[in-house]
Amino acid sequence: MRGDSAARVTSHDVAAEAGVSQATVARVFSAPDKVALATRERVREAAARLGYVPNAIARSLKSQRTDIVGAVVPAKSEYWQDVLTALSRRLAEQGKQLLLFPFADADHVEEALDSVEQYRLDGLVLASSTIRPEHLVRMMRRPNLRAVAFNQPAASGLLPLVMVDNDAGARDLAEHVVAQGIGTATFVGTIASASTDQIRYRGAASALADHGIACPYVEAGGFSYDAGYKAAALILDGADRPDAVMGGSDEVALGLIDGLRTGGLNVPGDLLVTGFDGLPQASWAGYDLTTLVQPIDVLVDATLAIIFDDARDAAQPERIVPGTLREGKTTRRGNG
Amino acid sequence: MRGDSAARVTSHDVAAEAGVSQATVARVFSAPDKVALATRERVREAAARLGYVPNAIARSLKSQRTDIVGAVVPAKSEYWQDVLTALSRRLAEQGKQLLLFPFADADHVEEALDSVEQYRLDGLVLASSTIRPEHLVRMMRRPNLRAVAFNQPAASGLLPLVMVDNDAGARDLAEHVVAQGIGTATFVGTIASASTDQIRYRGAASALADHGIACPYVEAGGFSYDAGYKAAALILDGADRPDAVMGGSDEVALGLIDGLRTGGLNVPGDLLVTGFDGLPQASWAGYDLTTLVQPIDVLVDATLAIIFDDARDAAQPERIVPGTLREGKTTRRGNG
DNA sequence: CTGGGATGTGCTTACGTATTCACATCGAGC
DNA sequence: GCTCGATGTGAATACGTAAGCACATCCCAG
Repeated sequence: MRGDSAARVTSHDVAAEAGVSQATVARVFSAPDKVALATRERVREAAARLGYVPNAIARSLKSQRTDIVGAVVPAKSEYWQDVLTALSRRLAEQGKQLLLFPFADADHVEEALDSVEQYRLDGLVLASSTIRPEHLVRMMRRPNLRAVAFNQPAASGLLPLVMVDNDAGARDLAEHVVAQGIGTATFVGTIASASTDQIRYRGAASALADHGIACPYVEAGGFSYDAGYKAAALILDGADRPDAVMGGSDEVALGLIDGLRTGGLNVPGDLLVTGFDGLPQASWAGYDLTTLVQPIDVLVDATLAIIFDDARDAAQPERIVPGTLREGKTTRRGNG
Repeated sequence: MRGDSAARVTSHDVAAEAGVSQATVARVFSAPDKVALATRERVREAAARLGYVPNAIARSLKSQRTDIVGAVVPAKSEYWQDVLTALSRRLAEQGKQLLLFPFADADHVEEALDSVEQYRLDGLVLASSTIRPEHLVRMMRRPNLRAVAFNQPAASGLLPLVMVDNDAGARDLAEHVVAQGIGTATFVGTIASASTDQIRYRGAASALADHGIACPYVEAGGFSYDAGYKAAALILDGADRPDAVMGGSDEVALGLIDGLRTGGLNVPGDLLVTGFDGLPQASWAGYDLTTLVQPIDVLVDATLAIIFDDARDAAQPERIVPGTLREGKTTRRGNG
């Protein structure tokens, strides 16, 4: 009778031990107010004695709710790590869990979606720009499943969408470097596969154009530090060196900085650099990158609100949240 | 009859549509070989027509297996992000999922364990040194749940354990800096709360002692970049500056480097620095840290082997895997 | 032509819980 | 003393699937 029984203990066992019915045991754990205090305590004691733990699987089957939210995100990205951390923390506060579907390439995304459907998740955070529209539509059709696109402007119109104001942020950064007195600038990103980079580039180019400054684009071919590092060579080899380089993301920008420095340039002495995202690493003293900090907690809260708010709001909400410019020393021309 | 029916579709519905029994539908999706080819195709077509997706919740209830592994890991750690990435990739290859339980403080760990029990996970990767032993014991008792301690030497004897050879790695690093001709060294870590740091410190100190070099210890008070950055001040303010500083982890070491450089020192010119873990960031050109690279894929495979290998091996296996020294420029005295 | 293994399918039950319905009990109001 | 509403509990059922068992069919060896 000691609590270490290895066998599986069910609510029936607890009911027998406490001398009540299974229904009462279930109520003690899901709606305690409906059970008399004395009974409740007797059941609780019996449960503790037997080592009973409610079975969430069975509960989900009955209640049609799993209390689990899935997240389909790129496997190797510093930015998404931060988002996931914030997301799972918030979910934990609500007694919910996060099921992770990281993907390396597009094939795996669709496998992940299969799993999402099978597990009957309550919600889904989609961060892949490589999901084909027909799969998105399939997701939308699942009963009890609310899918939200997170920082995926391409999903606009297909899915509820939450994202940072990429356009305004890029403009802010552009205005900032212009204020430092630059005459030429280059944008390094991955507009082929990242719809965020498209918006960021357009925003920056437009703001620079307002000041009569052209903004050529250099393709990094990826989102990683390495991609940025390699792209630095293109800047170094280029005919005329720009006064400023704007990275499509912090991760790329950090690679750019190291690449440029390795190539003998001084950042910010010879060249200003900006990023986008507000990664922790961007604040590291070795870089102290000027960047646009995304309010990740706000974005996450907005996402969960869409997933869980009973009010199934009108059609496809789109929440665009402003970011904050963080000025680091990579755009401070003084101490070159 | 089009596939976009929003209602929930079960194997019964598919059975009716295909003119077979529910059992046959179930077999088509779980053991296709047991169904005649013609029948199989008819069922598959019917399923596609109705938009049927097997319900993993119901399957888990019946089969007593969720195909989900949980991971209890610190929320804000670069190292664990890498581990999780590797872990979830491997799991995905086997058609299994990763349920994440990140924690910030000790309280949340126990909440997470409650969830683990409720969801009847197949396995659990434990990376918290702050879990109380009685909870570990509780976990061990769960039927169908295999818990593994990952790089948590403190769990030795309580749980199956997988970890890198911290002692040998620390000795390798110590020997390496000795070979660079140093005369004094300091270790910066967090031995109060990290049992890995204890082993690393002892290993390094012991190897240095073999060469007649003492190794004072400086408490960083945390595992983060910030902790390392602040600890650098203690080195800078210290009476006699060591020739080398060994960080308990890469993250701390990177903070140390930036802190020391901000304080006016040249790394490696004035001072050598080593880390431990082999983070991607440690390889960034701005740092190029000498460190001990953990073979994360090997560790992850060993962990999953313990969780899923039917052969319930003798009691508590302990797998200690060697790491690899990566020599970066932070210990290359030449180009100070 | 018959016996018997192989193959394919259906019937039935069990997994563990939440919830509806019915019923018993109790206290209060006339 | 009787009715009525409120409260607490039990019996029964449904959630959707997997799998044991029984049974029908078929093919081939004898």
